[in-house]
Amino acid sequence: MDKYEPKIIEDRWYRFWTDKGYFTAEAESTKPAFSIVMPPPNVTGALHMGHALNNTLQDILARYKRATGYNVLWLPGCDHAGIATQNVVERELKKENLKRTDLGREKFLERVWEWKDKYGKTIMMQLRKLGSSCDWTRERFTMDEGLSAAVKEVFVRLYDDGLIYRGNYIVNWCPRCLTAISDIEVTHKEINGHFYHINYPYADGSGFIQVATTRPETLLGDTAVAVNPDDERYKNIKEGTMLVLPETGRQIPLIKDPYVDKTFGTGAVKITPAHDQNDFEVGRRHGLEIINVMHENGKMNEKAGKYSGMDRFECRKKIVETLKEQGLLVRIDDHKHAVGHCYRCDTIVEPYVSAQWFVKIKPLADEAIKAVEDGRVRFTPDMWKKVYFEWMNNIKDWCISRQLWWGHRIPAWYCECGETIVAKQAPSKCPKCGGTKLRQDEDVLDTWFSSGLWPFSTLGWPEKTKELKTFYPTSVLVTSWDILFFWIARMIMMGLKFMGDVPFHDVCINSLVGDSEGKKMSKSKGNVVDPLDIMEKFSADSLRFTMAAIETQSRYIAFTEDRARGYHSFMNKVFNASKFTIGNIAGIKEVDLAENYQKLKLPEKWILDRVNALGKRAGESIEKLRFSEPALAIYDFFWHEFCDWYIEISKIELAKPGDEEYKNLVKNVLLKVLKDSAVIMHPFIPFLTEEIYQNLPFAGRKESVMLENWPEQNAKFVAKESDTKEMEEMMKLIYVIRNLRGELDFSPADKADVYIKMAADRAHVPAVYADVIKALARVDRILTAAGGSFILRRVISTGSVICEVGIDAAAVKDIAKVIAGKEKRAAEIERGIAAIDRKLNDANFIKHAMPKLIEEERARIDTLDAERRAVMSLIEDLKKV
RNA sequence: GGGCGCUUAGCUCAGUUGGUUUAGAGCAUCUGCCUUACAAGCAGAGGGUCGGGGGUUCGAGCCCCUCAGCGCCCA
Repeated sequence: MDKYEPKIIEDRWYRFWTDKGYFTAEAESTKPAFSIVMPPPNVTGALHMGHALNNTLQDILARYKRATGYNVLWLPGCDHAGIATQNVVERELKKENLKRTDLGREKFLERVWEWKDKYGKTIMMQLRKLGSSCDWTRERFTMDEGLSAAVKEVFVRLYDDGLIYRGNYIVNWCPRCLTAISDIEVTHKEINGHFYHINYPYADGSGFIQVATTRPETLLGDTAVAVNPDDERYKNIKEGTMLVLPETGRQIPLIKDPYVDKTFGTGAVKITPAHDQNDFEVGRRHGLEIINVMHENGKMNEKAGKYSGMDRFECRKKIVETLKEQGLLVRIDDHKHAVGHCYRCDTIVEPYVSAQWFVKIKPLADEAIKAVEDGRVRFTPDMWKKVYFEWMNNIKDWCISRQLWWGHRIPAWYCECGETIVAKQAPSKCPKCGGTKLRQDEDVLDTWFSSGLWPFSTLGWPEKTKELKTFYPTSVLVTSWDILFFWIARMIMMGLKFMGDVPFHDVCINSLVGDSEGKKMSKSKGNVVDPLDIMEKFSADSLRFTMAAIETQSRYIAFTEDRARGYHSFMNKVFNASKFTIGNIAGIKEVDLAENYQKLKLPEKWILDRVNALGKRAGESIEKLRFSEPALAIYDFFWHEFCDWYIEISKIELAKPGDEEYKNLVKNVLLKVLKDSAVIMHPFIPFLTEEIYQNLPFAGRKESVMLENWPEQNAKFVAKESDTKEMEEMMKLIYVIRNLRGELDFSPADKADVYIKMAADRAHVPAVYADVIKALARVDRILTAAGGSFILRRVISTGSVICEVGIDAAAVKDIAKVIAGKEKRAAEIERGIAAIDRKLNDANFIKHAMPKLIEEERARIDTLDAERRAVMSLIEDLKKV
């Protein structure tokens, strides 16, 4: 160990762990099971900050659970990401001037598989770099044979149960991706559009009815105009009155439907069942004709007459011009409204009538709601269950067919006779007519349909595997809230339906990683931070520790390189402290510290108590799925307790001549503290802690820190309260001397003579800890009498003055500055005393507050009062100098 | 329109069931130090009327109401 060089360390240990098979779960074990399925990244993906965060958290849980005696399965894998992957490959083809249709389905799929094999592993390699301890022997892909079988099984069973149906409905259609998408794949954005007011003439020539629309191009597909039946303005116009549809000359009826909002616009709306969700419903109620005026690519079709072949937005412009010429356009208002966009490619979605497959979701949702209500599935933070309920209670049927080639092909066949056969295997003949001319449905399933099965399909379902028995339900799902509906909700529904049990007990919702301002990272904004860059610049351990430290359960967390740099410094600190420790415990003779506990002095007892407490605290926090809490506790302990205090004290002890036995005890303490720290820190910073562990000189060392048990809570190492207090008092004494030095402008280079007078019951302290005080407070001599120019300060602990400290002020440069500082302090104390006085003089407080609290307040006021007297006399002293 | 959040130091955020006077941390800032594990460091310091207002309570950053601003989700 020389200098902290993370690259060397990190490359070495990951290989070691995988070679040893430490990440491999046991299919059956006497140990309790702990399992996590990794949210499968897309095969198109590269590691981004979200993955870095998400996988760091999962790895912390996995490593912590291994250390606490669990048989841990962390199952990794990829998602085929239908639309995204198909898009990428189509773009590749475009470079060769080819379209997927040029290749045909089979050839095209070969290309996608090639692509998947080539690039699909990228992110998995990057996860290794991050240190992820997932069980690579059980890696899965949503289109693996087994998982595909699960998809078919689920489809067929849902169909047989009447929970899957096919029909002509209006769906969200992406004219660029050329496929239907589900409701939640549509993102609504506020758009500054227009409200076009158009006159539709009555067929009898008696005038016009004015309708308003944001999409005039769809009028070509209008099959009615609707008003509210209660609308006084249209009371005299009979339902069924015919109107002439502009541009087409078609006659359409006026209908009355309560769906129409009287207060909005003119109260009359054009009805286009083929191109509007609401109009579709109205059309069904009134038996209206559905006229589709567009091709699937968003261009107008032959039904659009002279506009045929025109893009829908081009058509809008042209039709408005024409209406204007014809005098039918009344006016155009500016109008802000929400417009649906494809969440994948941002194209404006077209409501489009087509034959699609749907999941009848309500019966599944009802069970899934119950599972969260009764606590079988818990959310952390708990708040997310509200969002879950909100969506689940208003859920709509799920459109699962996609007009893509890449994905799980729908296991449905159509016979010439009109029969539909849904089966796991291709049927040889039609069970109804016996015909053999069967045609499989061309479409594939929504990717989330297969992702929804992930917690059990990856474990071998529908086969009854040992893994399924051991690891289902999984323990925790760690994922981010942006896929709460897409994925989490659907896994709960599917798990309950097919496994009869929830897919996981806990859902740990992690934040989304934003930029320094907390804004979402996106390529277009140019604020994307690449985790590989951060690992390159600092280390995987630094990145991991940063991720844990900033994960505070808010929606977005801000990532800044400064923060990572800060934790990189911590890695350096950990390395160097370990280097010091390991270098100084050479020649150690191992002893049982518990047996020798009575021989230990205060600092040794104190640090053993602190590391003991850290193990408990960090463990409890991790159990509660909190991550910044244990990370910060670790940071604080290691740096500010172990390094700042104990290592410094141990130096003094080890440098003392003689008493080899005690030195050896100190070495044992250093070893134990460093070893326990390494085990506790290991889930967060696995590489560095393994490096440290491997260099620790002790007999019982295991092959890897990964095989160590989480430090046992040993009651023998819990310090007596009086011991802790004495240690804290000594630290306070040193702190006061340092503080006084600072105030008096003593250079750290100058050693001061310090006067110390302890209270009678602590008279032993200056002598016993003289060398500690001298070293840590940079003191030359400890005097027992103060001269006239000494500036005195009382050290107060739990309400009483335990000692008086003084430094000779003869050499102080700027007395006035020091006095001003003290006067400020005095004023602060006055305020504090006044505040407590108010409390203690309040009869109500005395009456209601817990007696213990009143006592504490009294003690506090005594403390403050003593300090006030000390400060005042100090000011007097200073004025005399 | 319905719902869910957020607002604490210059910046990014902690603050667990309301109870430590003077509300914490990291970064940034200022002062002084190369004290042989670490200058990726050490020792100090300054900096906030906890978004505004009202209420409950002996006691509110925390609970309730209300207003303002910001963000997200759903329609």
